[in-house]
Amino acid sequence: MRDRPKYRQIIEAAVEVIAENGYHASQVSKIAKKAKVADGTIYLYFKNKEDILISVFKEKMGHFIEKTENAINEKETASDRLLTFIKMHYKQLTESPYLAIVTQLELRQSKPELRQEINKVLKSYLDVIDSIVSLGIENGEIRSDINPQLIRQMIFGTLDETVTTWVMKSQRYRLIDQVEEVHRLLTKGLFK
Amino acid sequence: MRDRPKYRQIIEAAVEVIAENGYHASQVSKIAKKAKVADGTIYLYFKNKEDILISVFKEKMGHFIEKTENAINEKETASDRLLTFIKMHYKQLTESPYLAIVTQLELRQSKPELRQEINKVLKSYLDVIDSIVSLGIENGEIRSDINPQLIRQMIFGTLDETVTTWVMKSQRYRLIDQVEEVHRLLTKGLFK
Amino acid sequence: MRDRPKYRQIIEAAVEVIAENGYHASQVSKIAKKAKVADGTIYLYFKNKEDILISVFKEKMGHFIEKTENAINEKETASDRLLTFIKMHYKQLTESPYLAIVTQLELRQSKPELRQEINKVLKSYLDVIDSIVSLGIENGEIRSDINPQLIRQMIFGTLDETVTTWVMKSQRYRLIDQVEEVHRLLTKGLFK
Amino acid sequence: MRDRPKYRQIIEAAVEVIAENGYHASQVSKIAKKAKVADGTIYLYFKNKEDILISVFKEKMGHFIEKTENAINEKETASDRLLTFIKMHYKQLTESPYLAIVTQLELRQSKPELRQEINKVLKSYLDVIDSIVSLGIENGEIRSDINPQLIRQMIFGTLDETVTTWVMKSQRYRLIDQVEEVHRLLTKGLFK
DNA sequence: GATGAATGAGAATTCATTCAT
DNA sequence: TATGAATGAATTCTCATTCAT
Repeated sequence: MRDRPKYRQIIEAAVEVIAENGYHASQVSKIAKKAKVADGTIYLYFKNKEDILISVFKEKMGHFIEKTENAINEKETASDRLLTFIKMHYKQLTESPYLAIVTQLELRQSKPELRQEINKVLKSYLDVIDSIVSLGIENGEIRSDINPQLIRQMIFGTLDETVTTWVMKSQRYRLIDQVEEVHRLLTKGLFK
Repeated sequence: MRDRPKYRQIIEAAVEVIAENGYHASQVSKIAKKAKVADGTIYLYFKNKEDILISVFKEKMGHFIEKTENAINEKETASDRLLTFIKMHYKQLTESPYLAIVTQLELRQSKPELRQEINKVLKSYLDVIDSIVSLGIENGEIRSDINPQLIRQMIFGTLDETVTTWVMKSQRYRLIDQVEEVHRLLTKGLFK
Repeated sequence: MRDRPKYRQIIEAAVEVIAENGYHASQVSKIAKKAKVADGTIYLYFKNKEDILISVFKEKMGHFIEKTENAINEKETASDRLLTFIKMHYKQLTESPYLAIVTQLELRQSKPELRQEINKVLKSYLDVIDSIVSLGIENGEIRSDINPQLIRQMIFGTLDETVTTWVMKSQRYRLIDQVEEVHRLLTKGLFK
Repeated sequence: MRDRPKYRQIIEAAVEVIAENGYHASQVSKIAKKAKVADGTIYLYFKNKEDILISVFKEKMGHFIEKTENAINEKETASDRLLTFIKMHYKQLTESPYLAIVTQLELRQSKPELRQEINKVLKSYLDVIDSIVSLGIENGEIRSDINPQLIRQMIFGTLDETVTTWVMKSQRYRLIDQVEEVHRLLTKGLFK
């Protein structure tokens, strides 16, 4: 299923159409047209319109997470892993500008069922951050006087906000240039 | 206009209805009903449905920002101001749980016109953070080897993510208890 | 509600459109057009398309039954009541040819919820027949060696079939001319 | 054609599926699945969906009528033939409960082309009744002061209504037990 | 100002039918 | 013959917005 050509076409078309128009303004017929399939064909591969969005996210984030994990596992220290994580986060979203728009804007919908599904996927990504934090605490790199959850929230929140700002500014600068600075900021804090 | 009773009723009803159902599932008629006015009356006070959302945000954020600014101005150092900022952010969202839901979830709309308006309002809030950062850099509290924009993004991103997590966990713990920890984390960083 | 003009218009339009096209081929928009209201207006008065059909039946059968009961109650004997019943049945369906088509053909749908509602209404009509049979058995006119339910089924089945035949033959003869003959047939049987 | 295995499979599957879901809710794909053939195969044997319904009826009623005629022809008098007719009608529908549902509910379709075809088949069945009535009139058993068509309508209408009632009551009693009573009722009438 | 009945554009989804394999 | 993936026409219903009262 996942590797049937029409499935791929629809997924790719959906990312683009949603990035361009927003989820609510993305008619199924528009996605079908861009994917060069008939409207009805969409429903052979997806339960309904929502399912398209969820599937897009699962598909894309799946790769995303996998690559990130692989890259991280090559590093020893929590510091290096965090640096790699930031790099991968920025790199991958830079390479898929449509995906960036979808994740930063479209997925923040609050329709409960939708959020739940999305959070499930997001969870695995947050788990990756948690693993870095755990490692850091164990080997003494990261301070242990702060709730690790909070640390993870700062890391993710910061990356997320920097990407959103970048998307909102029409991706006019290079995210990747900020890697070192963000890493320093997160690890050392904003105070001298 | 802003202080005519029906206007207030509609704004308050809108916050609740949107928090409960999400923006897209919040029919104008539902808001009218909760506000105890006729459907048509809404259109005497608001241009269209979008205008309701924007107005809600402007109204609420207006107060929000004003109070925050007042509280901050009583403090001398950037450190104290940041602490106060965090405290106010958590306090106010805790006091208006409906508003918290609306800001964390519903405002992540991607409809271009909508976002633009929302960002305008958000801008003044981010300006407050910027003013704290500027002060800190001037008086030497905050490191000057990092882009101040990035610092602001970390601060806002972290607060935003912690609130979103709290909203997603159905507000089952007290945000306010995290103030000190978050302040320490932001200022000193996650490394020992 | 029931006597608001638009409600009436829709009901009348529905009878005609359904009689002409059959229920499944009667698009809501077609009914709206004939009723000279907007499509959406239909939904202010009816829950959904099915509700239109049920309401048409309830409305029409309501009158139908009422008139029949009134006419019957003026007669003393079961024989006279039966004669009147046959007369009324034929007369009313003759006067509302559209209704005849709808009752004989369209209502024989088997969608469970639909049938259930229709049967509820039909029940009151069958009750009228039962009351005639009961009277006849009590006062000795009608034979008591046969299950009264069966008698009712014969009476209704016969009338129903004669009307269906008439509808199928495009109502080319006068139903009312058969009243006496049908009455004789039912009461005396087909044998000499 | 008629005796190719796939044809039979489809016919049998169709009867069941239509009885269970009603004609309109019986998707061709559902019938194909139950018949264990591909969707497209259906169209090698039937012109379209309507053709399935008509064919089901023709097939089933063909047997039905044939058996009924054979049974009747063994009897001498109109009375005996009528008794046999009633018996066969009830017996066969009791033995094929799915068919009973289809004939009593699903064939009451109003789509003109459909009805026309169905009526053609039904005609031969009604002809059987007519032949009984003719015989009865000829040999003096049946009264000649009543239009024979009307007699046939009473007979068929009564049987039809009794079967419909039985189907509607979920076939919870035995039709066959009513044979004698119905025969007496039809021949002698409801009056003493 | 206030009402709420009426409007009608708009969109997701279904499913009979086709046709390349 | 047989398959079943693909098609796309067709239709119900929703809901923001208007406007006569």
